[in-house]
Amino acid sequence: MARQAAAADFIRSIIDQDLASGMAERVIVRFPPEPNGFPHIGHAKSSTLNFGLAAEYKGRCHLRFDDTNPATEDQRYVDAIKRDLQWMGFDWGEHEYYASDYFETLFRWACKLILKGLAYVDDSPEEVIRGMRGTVTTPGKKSPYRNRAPEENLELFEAMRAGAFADGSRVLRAKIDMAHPNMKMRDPLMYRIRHATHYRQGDAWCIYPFYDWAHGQSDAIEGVTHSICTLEFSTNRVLYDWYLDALEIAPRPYQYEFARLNLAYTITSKRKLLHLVREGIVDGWDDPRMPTLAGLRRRGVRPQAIKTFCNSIGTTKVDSTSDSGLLEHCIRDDLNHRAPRILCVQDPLPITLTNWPEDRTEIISAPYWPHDVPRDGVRPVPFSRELLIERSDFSEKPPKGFRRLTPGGIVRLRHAYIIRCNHVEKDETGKAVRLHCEWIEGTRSGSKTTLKPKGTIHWVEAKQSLPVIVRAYNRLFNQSVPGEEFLEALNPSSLIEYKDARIEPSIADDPREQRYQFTRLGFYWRDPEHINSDLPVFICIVTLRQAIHDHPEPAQVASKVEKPDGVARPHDAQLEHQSKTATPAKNNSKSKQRSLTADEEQWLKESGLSAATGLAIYGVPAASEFLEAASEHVSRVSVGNWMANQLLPALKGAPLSSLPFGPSEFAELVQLADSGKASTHEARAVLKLMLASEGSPTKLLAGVQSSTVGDSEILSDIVGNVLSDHEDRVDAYLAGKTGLLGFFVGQVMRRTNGKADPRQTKALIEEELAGRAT
RNA sequence: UGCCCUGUAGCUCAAUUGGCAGAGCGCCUGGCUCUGGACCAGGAGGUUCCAGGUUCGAAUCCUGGCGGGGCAACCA
Repeated sequence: MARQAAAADFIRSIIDQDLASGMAERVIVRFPPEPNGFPHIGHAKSSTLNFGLAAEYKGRCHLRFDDTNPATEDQRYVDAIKRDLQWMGFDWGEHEYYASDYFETLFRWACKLILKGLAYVDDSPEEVIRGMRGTVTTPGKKSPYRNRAPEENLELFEAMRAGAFADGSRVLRAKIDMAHPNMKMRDPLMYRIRHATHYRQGDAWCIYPFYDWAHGQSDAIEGVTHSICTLEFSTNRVLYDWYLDALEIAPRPYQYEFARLNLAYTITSKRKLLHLVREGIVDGWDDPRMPTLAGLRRRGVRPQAIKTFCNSIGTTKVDSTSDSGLLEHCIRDDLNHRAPRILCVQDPLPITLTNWPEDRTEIISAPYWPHDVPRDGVRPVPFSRELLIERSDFSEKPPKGFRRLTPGGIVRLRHAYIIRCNHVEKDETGKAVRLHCEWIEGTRSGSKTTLKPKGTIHWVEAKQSLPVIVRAYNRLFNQSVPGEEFLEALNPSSLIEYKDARIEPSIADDPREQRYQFTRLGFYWRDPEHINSDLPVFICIVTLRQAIHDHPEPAQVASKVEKPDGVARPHDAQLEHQSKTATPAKNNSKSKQRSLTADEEQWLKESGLSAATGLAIYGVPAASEFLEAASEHVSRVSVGNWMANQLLPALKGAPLSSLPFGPSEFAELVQLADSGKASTHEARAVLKLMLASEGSPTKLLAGVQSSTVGDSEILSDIVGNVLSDHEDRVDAYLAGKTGLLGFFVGQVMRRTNGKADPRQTKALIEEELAGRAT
């Protein structure tokens, strides 16, 4: 199912092409986490993509730990990553790899580049190297060590490995181009000296490769075909290619980039998440508010919901921020048919049924599932004189549309009776402490009654219900995109604890990892971290959509909240408007045209071409000569248009001199189009043929036209067929939707494989439709 | 200010490669219902970033402009 949802995104299209062209025989991808933190929902997107690709194309996905930095990496994170990926249901078989296992190969390959004169040891201090790199707009400067002899470089590099030098005293750099417009190509660093203990390699190494040097080569070692990473690495791709080319590795992997996941009102930066953990702002990596997979798992989210979410947001190159509401929808959808409904009151308000006998307890057999979930099962629920209802289900002064209990009003108790509230008992502050209600006989669930309460509320029996703690969560941040000052955006009431909650007694016999829907509230389960506590602790996995019982945020923090009145219930986590589509200065946009140089202006004037056409031609080598030569017998404007819009784009940057034809043949083609001897469509087809082979335009046109539907009787047959096949649209057209004309023309073009003359077709259709109008 | 990526409904994405601009989520209305859920039916919501050009026809091709993101770690 989810597979089908994952339609052909740009990556799948590339893979399809590569498979079809034989560029790749099979699909080998990899998921390459660095073991320096816990995986989060963003890693879920990436791993769902990669492991999904492997499954769809019957290839494989390697798990490779990108562990080239001994300072931050740890076995603990390796374990966490493996555990979480397994939980997600991903299987990498025996293909578990570590970049650190490739250190020896990488070293050898680096020596190879040194001997080819493509890498050198630089003795410059860190700051000097940085200073000489230049800026994005200014070129860098060459290091004085840049031209060391390969033999000397090799000797030094081996000494680096042997531990002869101090940390930071030397680096190995690739020798590329210090003036390259892409800064990643300005003699990038390949190795640094770090006398540090690596969590896997111990003290075997004191030089460590950088990402760019390690990654592509690791891909190559593993035979990866498609190396899929996130957008921020797109500038690294040129370097990725350079290393592989320099090493002359074949067949080699190729890198493709997609947009990482951003989720509104949360963060997916390992650095920032680590900060929350270290500072104790959250209760560890698996705090249920964390976007980590460990946090989601503890929260009670099932991996299938995460996968559905990841597939439904798609894979593109557009940097976007997903609405957390979509994730929540996937979680609800996943749980709806698998979580039995039970009753739990989070914030109890006692009620007494004054007309119910004190010693009478009725055991109600209540179904676990609502009518629309085709599952069976019931549990006993005690009902007596003393009950508890949700405090927010009662209102003395009900707002408009309130469908719950009010003084004098009636309401249905879920699975039980209709009651009426007769009296409100209050404390000295005016707060309701107990409702005196009457039970209405004969209104038990399932029995016929003429009473029509406006709503149904949940409840529990006062004495037999079980005390529990319920923890509910609001979003961790108050800003949709927390940014660098994320600590200031923290939501002070992201955790709401209900200490006096009461739950129906049936749960005592249930498995502790059972997930429930608390009727009218949301989906819940027991916190796995407190699974054996005497007082059960329940976690809210996700609220119901438009749940009435939001988890309130204390009033005193309201002023700190972005939208003071906005109770942050997860489902209204709509993004506030982002000025993303803003295109200002709409009205006076005419003045926005680029100012032309004097030369350009002069040329444009002389050529008589429009600016758009002229600028496409101006500056292309030999183009204006070509234009002049071709314009001898045809209108210059026509030639210009054909050049700018058809010829030059088809050339894709190749020089005009590479054309198999000259200006006069081109002029002949333009002439055919101008004179009407060839339709635009035909002329384009001729151009295509001219680019691919020899032959005069007129001759080629004859070939094209021989298969043209020139016969007007045949054409009107086809027109008739199209119209009768789309009667509904004909009606719509006649009703005024004249834009449909293009659709009809298109249909005819399609049926004739583009061989009908569009003008003639259009005229025929209009004529035909005019006939039908009367 | 250089290079790379990128602009389609409130959000996330489609659009058979130039031929009716659609889906899911969200929102609204109605139906059903003993959950303000789910489900069913319907609806609103678009200058396809803007301006030109080519074309019978442009979200799609061409030119120019504007907006958003990334790149100057001995991080990945």
